[in-house]
Amino acid sequence: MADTLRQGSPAKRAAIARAALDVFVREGYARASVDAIAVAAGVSKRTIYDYYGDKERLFLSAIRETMAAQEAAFHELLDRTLGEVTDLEAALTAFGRAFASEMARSAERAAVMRLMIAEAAHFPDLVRAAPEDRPVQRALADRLAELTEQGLLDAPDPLEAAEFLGLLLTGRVNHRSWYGAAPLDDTEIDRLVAGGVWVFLRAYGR
Amino acid sequence: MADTLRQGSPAKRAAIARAALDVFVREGYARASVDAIAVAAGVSKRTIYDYYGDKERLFLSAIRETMAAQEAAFHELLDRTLGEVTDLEAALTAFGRAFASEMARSAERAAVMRLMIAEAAHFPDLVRAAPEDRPVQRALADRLAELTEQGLLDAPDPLEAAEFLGLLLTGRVNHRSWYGAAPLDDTEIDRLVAGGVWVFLRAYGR
DNA sequence: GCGACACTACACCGTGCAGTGTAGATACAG
DNA sequence: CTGTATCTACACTGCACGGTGTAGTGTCGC
Repeated sequence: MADTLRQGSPAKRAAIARAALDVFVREGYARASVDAIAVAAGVSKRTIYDYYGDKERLFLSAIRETMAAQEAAFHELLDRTLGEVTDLEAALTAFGRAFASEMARSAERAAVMRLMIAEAAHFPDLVRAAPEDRPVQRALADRLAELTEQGLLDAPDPLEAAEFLGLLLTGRVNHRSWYGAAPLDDTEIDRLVAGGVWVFLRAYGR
Repeated sequence: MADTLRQGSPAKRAAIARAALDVFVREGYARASVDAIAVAAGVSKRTIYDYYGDKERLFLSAIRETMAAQEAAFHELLDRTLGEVTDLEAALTAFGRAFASEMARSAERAAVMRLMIAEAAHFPDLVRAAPEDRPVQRALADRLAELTEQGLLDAPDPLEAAEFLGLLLTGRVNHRSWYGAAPLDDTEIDRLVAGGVWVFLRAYGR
């Protein structure tokens, strides 16, 4: 009779969301069954409904929680590879390599993108939130602005430059791997990243 | 009892494929029902099964037939906008604008991409065929090679340059519009294309 | 010990859908 | 006229899945 959701434990809630994301990513929204998610989470189906109410809210929660985690990981990556730069090309290559191989292999990031693209038309609010983009690209843009001030770069519009950098580094990787559905090997990724860095530096280098 | 498919008329076969593509693009593979396709095609469900055997083969046929048509349209576009070039930037902008707005608005091309990305993991042979890419990019590369010979461009690796050009022109459009799920308006598209042309010319211009 | 909560196991309902079987209508070739 | 192919309308099967209801078990705090 309770029409409110269960409080429950954060750990179990996270375990369900985690399992849900795995299954959704593997199967797509429509094919994914709540029973399969329950098994993957080691939890009864009833518990899932007590926690999340219905499949749709489960889906949205799983996506949103993952996006938040990925955003944190991105900031960490940004600091690590573009924190203090002496050799710009090497730094961008390191950044791109880490970024792109996370994209093309861990399946995590690219797969979530793939899932969101697939379901964009059916979950408009997911698109409207425009996650993944703004805060992440803003942080990268700030970094590029600093590099411009240091005289290492010539990016008068850092936000646009950040957009292009992201595109140049991951665009071909995502395209070729079908957003992680057909994984690439490391040497291929390196080659694609190096090309992207080259184009970026021609466009925005000093 | 006939375990062979029906011969039938090419027109009706095409009408079914057309309706199927519309419904698949709108709903995604799993959500799309054969009944809905039958209604959209103005045909009985039984006829669809007589023509195509099952949902999977219908899906693959619909995609493949569309890809072929799109490839032809692309070649036509290429000739029209990059046939004889005097002002390189203007020509690339015209090409990009036509290409990208077809992408972001007609829903046709981008939507098929979206559908393929969504289903890539479930239809491996669709991915393996790697359509959309090779012949189209090859044609663009040939054109860029000619422009290089004319001294208008500096693209020693025309195939890679073609890949980047496609990426720079359509990448941001596709990303922002979620492959057509959230259409963009014309001024936005123009802006994105112009930026892409600018980067491309910085990288590959004389 | 007792009540409140968390959770499982399981049966159950309704529905939507892929795919089949078939009877009958139309049309066309010989 | 007769056989063959195309097509529709429609009924029907089997199944998978979203979601619910419930009885029973374990676990706390008091």
